Amino acid sequence: MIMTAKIESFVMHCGEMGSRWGFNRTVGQMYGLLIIHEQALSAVEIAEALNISRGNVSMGIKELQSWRLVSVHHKPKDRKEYYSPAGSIWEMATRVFEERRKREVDPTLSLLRDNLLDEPTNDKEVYAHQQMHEIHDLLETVTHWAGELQSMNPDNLTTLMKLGAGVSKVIDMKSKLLSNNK
Amino acid sequence: MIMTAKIESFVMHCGEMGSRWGFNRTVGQMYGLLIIHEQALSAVEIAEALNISRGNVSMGIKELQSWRLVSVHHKPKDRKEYYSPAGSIWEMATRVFEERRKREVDPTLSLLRDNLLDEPTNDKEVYAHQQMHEIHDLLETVTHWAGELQSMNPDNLTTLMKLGAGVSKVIDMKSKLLSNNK
DNA sequence: GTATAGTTTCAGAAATTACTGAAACTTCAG
DNA sequence: CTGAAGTTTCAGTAATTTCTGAAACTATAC
Repeated sequence: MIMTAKIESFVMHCGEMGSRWGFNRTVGQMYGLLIIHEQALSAVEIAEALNISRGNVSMGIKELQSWRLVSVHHKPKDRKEYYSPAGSIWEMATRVFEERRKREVDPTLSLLRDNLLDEPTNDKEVYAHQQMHEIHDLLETVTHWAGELQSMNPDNLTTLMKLGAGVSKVIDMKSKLLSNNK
Repeated sequence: MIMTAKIESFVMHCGEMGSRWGFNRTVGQMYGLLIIHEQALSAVEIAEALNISRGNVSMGIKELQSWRLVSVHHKPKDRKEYYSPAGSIWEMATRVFEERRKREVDPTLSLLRDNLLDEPTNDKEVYAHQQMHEIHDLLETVTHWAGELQSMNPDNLTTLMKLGAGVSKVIDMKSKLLSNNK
């Protein structure tokens, strides 16, 4: 048997949270199971561990692949496919983050850009235009920043996070140094 | 009539995105409508603009209130309640962010903390323990950092975002300064 | 080729989630 | 107190999403 009580509680929790994280219950459970289980698992093993149909596993794997969250392995002398989580815990977090940005923010940014192209024609639209503009700029800034953070090397990123609010002191320091150079 | 074509496209988009942002279609539309419309709207006006039932509006308003995203107004000589978005665009973003953290991350952190309390009893659990530990630490760090960013004053935050990846240079600079002091 | 071991697909069923509208409730003015 | 103007609730229904399982497909060994 694959699951002990504690492992099961984690896997079921992933299921309950699944929909909040952007996928559905079974996909959440599947991913939880893969993360918590050291050995890669075959589709049949997943189906048995979670009591779901073989077809459902297949669809779930496809979904996880679209998030770039699983990798596939083969064992010698065995035709089955074995699945395990793709990358480290850290990578998994950045991938979920990035994919969610694509799904949750990018479409909105593109709608806003389109809508902002033509000029407002009456009072209501002037206000609407203004609001959309503000949302657009905010999303752009945040998206851009998120991208840059992701491109930093993980060590610096960790330093930055550990620094926390202290970062504002560093910024102050920087602006003082710069103004001295004038 | 409340909506022009362009406003409608924005409102309907908010509806389609609603479920990805953490609420359902109608709640998304309602919030979009409130954001884009300068004057506060009554429940009946919302119901008519979106072609939904009065009861649905009431439930939607409750949902938006649980996210701290609407505020209620009264007009003199009028018993109706009028609704408008709570706070600036910036505040709305931080609220959605914060509420989502509460719903998406906090429950997991608490499950992990509980599970990590008792020691693993076999090989499978040793590995599971390790993984949960890693996820726990990552979520803690990120949550903590997000909290600190939110507590920074908006100007510094903007500077920080504009700085983007350039922040790693500032960090380098800081560590050089510190090591010179040794 | 054909038998075998596996994966994928997808129509229909099951489960979940959202919506309506009528009834219950609340508040206030007279 | 009564009635009018409003809000909320919730049982039942509608819409959407997810899941199953059988059939179709693919790849490999012999």
